[in-house]
Amino acid sequence: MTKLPGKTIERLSQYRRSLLVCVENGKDYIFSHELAELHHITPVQVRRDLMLLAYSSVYRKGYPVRQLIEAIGTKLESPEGQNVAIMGMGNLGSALSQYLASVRPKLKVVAGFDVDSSKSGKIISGVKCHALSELKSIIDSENISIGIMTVPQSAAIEACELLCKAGIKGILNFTHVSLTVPDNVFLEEYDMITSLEKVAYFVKQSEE
Amino acid sequence: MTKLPGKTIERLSQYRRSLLVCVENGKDYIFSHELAELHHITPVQVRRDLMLLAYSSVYRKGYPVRQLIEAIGTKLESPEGQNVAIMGMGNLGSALSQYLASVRPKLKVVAGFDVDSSKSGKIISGVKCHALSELKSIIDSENISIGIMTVPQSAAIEACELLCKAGIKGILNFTHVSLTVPDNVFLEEYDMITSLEKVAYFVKQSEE
DNA sequence: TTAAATTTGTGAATCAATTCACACTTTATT
DNA sequence: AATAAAGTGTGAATTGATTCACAAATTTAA
Repeated sequence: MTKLPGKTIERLSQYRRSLLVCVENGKDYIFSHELAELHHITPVQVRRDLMLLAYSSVYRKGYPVRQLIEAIGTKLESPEGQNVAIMGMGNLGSALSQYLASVRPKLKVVAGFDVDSSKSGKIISGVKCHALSELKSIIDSENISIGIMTVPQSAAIEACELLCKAGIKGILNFTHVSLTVPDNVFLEEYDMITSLEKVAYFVKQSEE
Repeated sequence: MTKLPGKTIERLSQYRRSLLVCVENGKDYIFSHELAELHHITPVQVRRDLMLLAYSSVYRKGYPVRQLIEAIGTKLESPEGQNVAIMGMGNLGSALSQYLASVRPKLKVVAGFDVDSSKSGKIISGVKCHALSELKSIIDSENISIGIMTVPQSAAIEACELLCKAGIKGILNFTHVSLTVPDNVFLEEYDMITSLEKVAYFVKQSEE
């Protein structure tokens, strides 16, 4: 299967969320320009992305919503699902567990880890919390392939190394520390402060 | 002043964080290839970005760290600072307040808002919380130009409209709802689930 | 059943971001 | 000094993402 560009993957994921809302509202078909408007992009962009799914619409009626959701799912997800661990069960980790629990059946948060050993054994936001010492064995036994880093800066590098050593395949890093991982681990970094500074910059610009 | 591309702004923000760490470690000069390595990009990319700052290095010694931090700050921030409001003081809102309080003196979180009126008047993660009915008056009196959306989906659209009507200039949206704002409001959207699905996709790919 | 109106899919063109390649400056070395 | 080594700054080339422009398909209307 050919590898889609990251940008396209991101948009497909977002289209899917909109499409799920369509289903709730009983909307069966959607035009490229409708989907485009929802996401503030051009209809051509939408069609280009859907082209890569090798998915064809019924002419003049738009894309059948359910089938499109299905097609996106096939591209994005593996049929068996993937298991996720959250490193750092503070506010951010808890927020993420809650979001994820609700709507992504193929991405299951099956374990949380925290240095604070008083959290061990407790269930926080629906996720069972463990001590770091158990990491390796739980990653193995629960078949966890993805780790989300929501620990404080000071703990970031160590937590990342633990994950890599435990054989994780992908890491999503919300820490403000730029991590380094082996080649066989996929790393996605996102920094909220950077986003906020970007907004601040463009607001400043618009005021000049 | 010329408008820099968003991508460059993001990287400058990240460089600055690394540079602040350098200062802590007593490092006075840094080469483009060092900064590049920290961020997993090429040295040319770093130099291109710094070029846009119209900032020149001392040959053969690298860039003077403190002056560079200064130069980036001048581009990114307005000298008077900018005030920020957080919409939705749940786990995510709290996490953000904490992060921001610590390290960005020019971006001050001065108010939080929540539908849950029992939070009104309380201080959560260092931020005073208010009822939504007070929004307009506080945005004005506190001179708030940026809003961060961390409310649940159901409340997103309404909260966004309130912000826009109150005259906000920029919005950072962590909601899973794609928002629509007037032309004069800068909108940055970030969806954590999308990022996670991206990681999941590339992990799946690497396993085939 | 013909013509007009929509909407899709896509080659080609454009625009944006990144990398290449190299001239230039400085420092270190002989 | 002259030569080598290390870094920077940047025009030109490349790569990647988006948009343009339009043919083909389908529905609606006359």
